[in-house]
Amino acid sequence: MAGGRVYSGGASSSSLSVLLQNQRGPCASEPLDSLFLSGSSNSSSASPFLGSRSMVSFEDVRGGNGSNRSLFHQYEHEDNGDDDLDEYFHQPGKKRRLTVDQVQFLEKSFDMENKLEPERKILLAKDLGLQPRQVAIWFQNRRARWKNKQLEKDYEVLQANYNSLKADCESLAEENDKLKAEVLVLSGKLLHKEKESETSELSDTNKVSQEPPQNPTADSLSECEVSKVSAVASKQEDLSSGKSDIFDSDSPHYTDGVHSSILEPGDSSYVFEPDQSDLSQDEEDNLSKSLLPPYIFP
DNA sequence: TTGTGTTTTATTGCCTCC
DNA sequence: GGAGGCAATAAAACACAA
Repeated sequence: MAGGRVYSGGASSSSLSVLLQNQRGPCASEPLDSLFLSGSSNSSSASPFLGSRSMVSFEDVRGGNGSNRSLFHQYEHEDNGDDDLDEYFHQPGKKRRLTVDQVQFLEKSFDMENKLEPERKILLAKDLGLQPRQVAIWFQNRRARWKNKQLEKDYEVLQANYNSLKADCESLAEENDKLKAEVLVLSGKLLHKEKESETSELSDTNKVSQEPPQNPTADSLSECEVSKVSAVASKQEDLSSGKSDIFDSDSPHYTDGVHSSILEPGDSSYVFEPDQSDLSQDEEDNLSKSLLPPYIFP
């Protein structure tokens, strides 16, 4: 139905006359600000309906500095301005842009309340010399623009959060690599010591074995170290085998020390005990037995 | 001047609410 | 069922570089 619309409203000659009479001096550089004060003396703003706080008279808006030569202004300054204006506003099938002042007026009204009650719509339309439907359409489009802006802001916030999480994740991966290397070194040491003790045992059995039994690892890693290595190894294996839920958005429960370090302290699942394995002793034992070489737990 | 991208005004169709 | 809101879209108006 494009083009079928007839702008019967437009800016009437009478309203334009009022507009011209309301030309103000340069001091009114912010002409709209005063219009939304409760003490506004214009007639329309005294309307008793609910939305009147954001309803002001467009007549007062015309007090601007004239720097924005809108179409309104252009037509105003012509000798036969009213005729041309009527002609302009009544061109069927032609879209006409709202004047700067009209838009400012609508913007102020929108800032006050972005929803448009019927009474407010009528009064706005009357004051602006527009069709009520035009005012409604303007508010509708304005709400759409506002929503887009909000979406952009939300997107920026989400992106910042994502970047922060990504940085956390990368540092954790780095730490993970270091721990893996450490496990390798310690495992190698264990293996070496174990072999040493085995060879010494073999040589001892060849001799007379009447002496009391010695702890084979007395001068090597302590039992505590062994259990630490096994726990770390099992955790490493757990992470590298795809059990990690860092990237698993469907897994909301982060209960191990590594994962919970990126959670908010206020989170109920925020548990961080660096000196304790997050696994139960049974799980730890099972994992360690299954993942570590048999010589650790003969 | 013209081609092109952006913004603004307006329409259409669908949905929800009373 | 009608009114109003919203998303998608069309199209006019505008801005601007080449």
